[in-house]
Amino acid sequence: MADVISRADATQGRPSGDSGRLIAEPLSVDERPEITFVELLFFAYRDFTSDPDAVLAAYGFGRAHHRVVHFVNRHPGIRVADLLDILNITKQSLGRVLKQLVDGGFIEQVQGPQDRRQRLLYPTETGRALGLRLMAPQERRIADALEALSPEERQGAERFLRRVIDSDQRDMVERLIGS
Amino acid sequence: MADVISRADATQGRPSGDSGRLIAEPLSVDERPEITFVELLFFAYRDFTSDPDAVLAAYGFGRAHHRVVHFVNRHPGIRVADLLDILNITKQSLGRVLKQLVDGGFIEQVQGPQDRRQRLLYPTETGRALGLRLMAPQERRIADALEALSPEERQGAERFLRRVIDSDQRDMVERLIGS
DNA sequence: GAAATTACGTCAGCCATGTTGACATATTTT
DNA sequence: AAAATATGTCAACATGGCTGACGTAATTTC
Repeated sequence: MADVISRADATQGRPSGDSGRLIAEPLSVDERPEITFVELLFFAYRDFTSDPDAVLAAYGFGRAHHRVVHFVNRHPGIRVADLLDILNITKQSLGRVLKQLVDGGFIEQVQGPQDRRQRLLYPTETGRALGLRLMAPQERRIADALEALSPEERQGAERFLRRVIDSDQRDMVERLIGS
Repeated sequence: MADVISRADATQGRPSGDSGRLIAEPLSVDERPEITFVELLFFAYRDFTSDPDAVLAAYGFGRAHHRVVHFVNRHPGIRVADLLDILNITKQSLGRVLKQLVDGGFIEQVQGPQDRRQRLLYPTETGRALGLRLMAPQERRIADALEALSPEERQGAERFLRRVIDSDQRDMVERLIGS
């Protein structure tokens, strides 16, 4: 358990099975250096998203609720269609969690003043508080990670993440985050 | 659609509802600079994981299969318990997808030579090919993202991701990836 | 002013993938 | 011989994606 991968077993040549159909050679970082980042992204995101889970569980919510609460707090008055665009999910998926958030008093829908078909989404005070509470551990984690980095290294982290995003989505992200 | 957030609606002061229970003030990056990284991680990971989905769909597989195939390729002969540890999922969840991968001829289980209770996992040639095919677009994406960065910026990206990982998991990750 | 389009909601049902808890089996360790 | 370990399995359940179809109100277009 402590070792996670016991090298003795993991690199022990040909398995005793039968033919040559099995492969004992590991994919190596030496040959494919990008694997490092592939796996770091996996582990970093896994831990990063685990932060809010405990908080969410107390409310009976999941990660989907978190995402909705987050972006409504970031963009009060956002239209449903725009939220769908950001989250890349379907109306039905959003509808379920949104209903729970509205019922629970975290988000309210306001009829659009110009276009009355729209239901603009606003956080309530409770919803804002929840959003902050969910983000707090993530902010701390990010701040701790950045702390040890030089300014140019920080810039590298940010530029890297921006360029991992689909090129045709970067403008939208830039507009959402600011750049 | 093009604008995603229409500023006109999004920042239009107090919603016309009723009391002061609704909040129109956006959470801002100026006050909370870590939000930039919180959201960049979200979008980057979203797009990063979308790469292999098309390939997976052709096999009727999901992301869970991808993760298993990846780590078995990276560590041929890995024990089931170690894989569970890496993926942070339960035996039952792994069991389902592993069975499909074994039935489909992508992974084989070999009885441990020292400890015959163990079922060491190896990729078949087909499984190795699938692993490479799934990782290819991700490698390209990473390589493209790194290309524009200075050596120190690249180091910043890597150090940042390493430090986002739970501190008590960093040793394990280091052992898995090498550092 | 009628017709088309848009924004949103909803119903029904399906699927993938995570969970818990309990239990079985073979093997190794004590 | 007994205890601990590695793995598998069964049943049941929850979350959160999805599709497709349909309805309604409001707006835009012709």
